This record gives sequence, C-alpha cells and structure tokens, in this order.
Amino acid sequence: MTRATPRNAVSSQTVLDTALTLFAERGYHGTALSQIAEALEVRTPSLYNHMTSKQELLQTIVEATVRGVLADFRQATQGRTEPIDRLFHAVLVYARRHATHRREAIVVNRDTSSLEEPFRSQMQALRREHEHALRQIISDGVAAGRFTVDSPALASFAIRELCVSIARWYQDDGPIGPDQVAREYTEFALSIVGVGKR
Amino acid sequence: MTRATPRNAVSSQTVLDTALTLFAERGYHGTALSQIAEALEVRTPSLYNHMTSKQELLQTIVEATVRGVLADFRQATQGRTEPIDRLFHAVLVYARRHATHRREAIVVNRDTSSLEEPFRSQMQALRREHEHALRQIISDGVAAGRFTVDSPALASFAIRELCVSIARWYQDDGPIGPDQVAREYTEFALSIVGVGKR
DNA sequence: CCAGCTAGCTAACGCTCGTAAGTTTCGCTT
DNA sequence: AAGCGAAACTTACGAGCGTTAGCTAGCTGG
Repeated sequence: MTRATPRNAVSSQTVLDTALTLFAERGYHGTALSQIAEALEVRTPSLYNHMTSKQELLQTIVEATVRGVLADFRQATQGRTEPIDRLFHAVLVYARRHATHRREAIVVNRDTSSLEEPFRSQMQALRREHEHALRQIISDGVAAGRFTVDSPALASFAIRELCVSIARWYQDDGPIGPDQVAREYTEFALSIVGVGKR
Repeated sequence: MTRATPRNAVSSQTVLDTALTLFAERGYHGTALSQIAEALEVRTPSLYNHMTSKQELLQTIVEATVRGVLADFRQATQGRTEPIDRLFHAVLVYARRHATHRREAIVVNRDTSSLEEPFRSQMQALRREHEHALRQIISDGVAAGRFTVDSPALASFAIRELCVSIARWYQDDGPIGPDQVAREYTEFALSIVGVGKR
C-alpha cells in the first residue's frame, strides 16, 4: 500500500519535477543526482525508490514534452483549412506552451543531445513531424497567395525558434500572462510571413 | 623558440578550436578533456602545454565572442541616427555573426551558466549592454513613430533570439551564404517592428 | 656539436559521479 | 499486537573526471 501520510512528500512526481527544475537550470550533465536528492532533503540512493536511472528522468521529460507539442498542434489545426487560420492557431498553442512549460522546453532544446540511442533518434523523428507540418502550412499559404515570404523553410525555422525563445525569458510571476505573450508572439510570426495585423 | 616544423600541429589555437567544436556539440559539462585530446591525437595531460584549465577554455571562448558582438554593434551603428537605419545594421551584423560563428554562439548561449563567478557575472553584464542598446533603438524608433510594436522589450527579445537561432540550423556548406541569411533575417526583424520591405 | 627548451609521454592523485547491495525504520493492514 | 511492505538509510563499488608531477625525446640556436 502507498503510505497515507508519508514522512516526506517524495514520489516519482516530485523527483521528476525537481530533476526538471535542475536540468533546466544547469543542464543534464551539469546536474548531479546528489543535487536532486539534496533539494528533496533525501540521500542520493533513496532516489532509486522512485526512478530507475538518471537517463530515464531525461527520457520521460523529453518524451512527454515532444508528444505534447504534437498533440497540441493536431488539436489546434484540425478542422481548419485556411492557411492563415491554421498558422495562427498552430503558433498560438506552440508559443503558449513555451510560456507554461518553460523548464521542459529548455531541457528538450538543450539536452536532447544527451539522450541515449536509439531513443534520441526516435524523439528527433517526432520533432521533425512538427517541424514539417508547420513548414507545410507556410508552403500551402505561399502557394495560395496568403503569405509573402522568400523561403518557407527559413520562415518556419524563424517562427519555431521565436516561440522557443519565450522559454528563455518568460517569468510566471511577471506582469504578462501566457495567453498575452502567445498572442503577441503569434503577431510577430504572422508578420514574418507577411500577414499584417487583422 | 617555437618549433619551425612541429611534429603535430597542436597549439593554443588548435586546442581552443577543437574545444569550441566539441563544446558546441556536446556542451561544456558533456565534453571531457580526453575527447579534446583524442581529436588532436594527443594524450590528455599534453593539453596542459597549451592551456591552464578547462574552465579557461570556456572563458576565452565566451569573452572573445561577447566582446566581438559589442564591437560589431558599435561599428555598425556609429554615425547612424535614423532608427530604421540603426536597427537594420545592428541586426544585420548580429545575424551575420551567428552564421559565421555558429559554434561560439551555441556555446555562449548554452554554457554561460557553467562559467565560474565572478567571470560569469562580468560576461552577463556585457551581454546586457548589447541587449539594452538594441532595445533602446527600438524604443527610440517607436517614440519617433518609425516602428509599430506593443512592447519594445518583447520585440527586442524576439529579434535577438531570432538571430541566435540561426546558429542552430545554419550550415556552412549549405546553399545559402551568411550575407544572404543575414539579410533575410533582418527583413524578419524589421517586419516584427512593423517596417515593411523597402 | 652540444645545451636548452618545447612539447610530448606515463603514472598517479583526489574527487565526484551513477549505481548496487543490504539494512533499518515505521505506518498501515489484519 | 504482529508483521508486511514501502521507502528511507549506510556503505561501498568502479569508472571517469580534471589536474599535477616528473620523465623523455628531439629540434633549435649558439
């Protein structure tokens, strides 16, 4: 049975959450399990009651995040056919996620290279799916005469990295909420492909 | 005296260059001195004939890069007074640098947190100088009615990260040169602050 | 041709890391 | 009240890290 009133609130969840915070702060290789343990006020080997390895922590974080991004994208674009509409909502949820899931975004973008094979390649394939889907929207929009941009590939890269960058400065306790940031950045994205304010 | 025909072409320069490549690939903490040595076909302790510590390698890379960015900025903006003109040239050189100095940009943006104090704080102060100078151009442009943007701070963040992101996908042997990338990204930046193509 | 310096080498250090094994504590169930 | 099981603990391991010390080969300048 799981303890009703545990002496300390340590669980798979809290270990993962603490790892997430520290990985985002100092990187995967820059974070020692002893630091995670210390943050939880526990000895290092006790962590193994809630996980199987340090690498597994990273894999859990990356997989959940990458799958979340794809799920967001599908939900945001399904049923929409107009390129401007599709791009607007695809960017909106992607930008928003980087304000609400800052730590995850930072870890995925910095430490994917620390994933062991073949997991790393699998995750990269999933990321490419999102990458290509977004580029496709832009290409379609250019073909339909809705967007004005020299290179859809360049614009796609620019827009994605623009959203990712939110994770690097956004502060939860700041004066501006996730929805507001997402809307402003979506405006930036649309202006990149030559769509003025509506 | 320096050897005229060294057995192997190992020097402070080549050590730094190899470190730069590996740091960019795997991160500072993810790179072992033994890997740098292996790439140079030399045993690990031999590196100490050309450097004083691993940390020093990182410091050299970061300092040169950050100072380079500031020097670029000053040269590009001096003598220019028109906000559009100032922003155009400031972004152009900044974007260009991220195509020509990819590895440096990646290391600075990922591993500044691995710098030891007080060096880390000094470098952050220098980076803030560039940050503030760029934001000032945007604020001035908004005040002068040249730019249309809700928040100069947000736009400044977006434009800087946009340039930084070039380092993450640009390939020297690709079909597109540094000047061309820089020009296209500068167009993106100007469209973010509401300046259409000229 | 020899002295000296540069830059390589081997060996070894102290430390920290991730992980394993086995033991102890203690609340909940029966 | 007993005892089971979860989750903490201590101890220890082997590997790898950055770095130091001391030795050696060989080119270079005199």
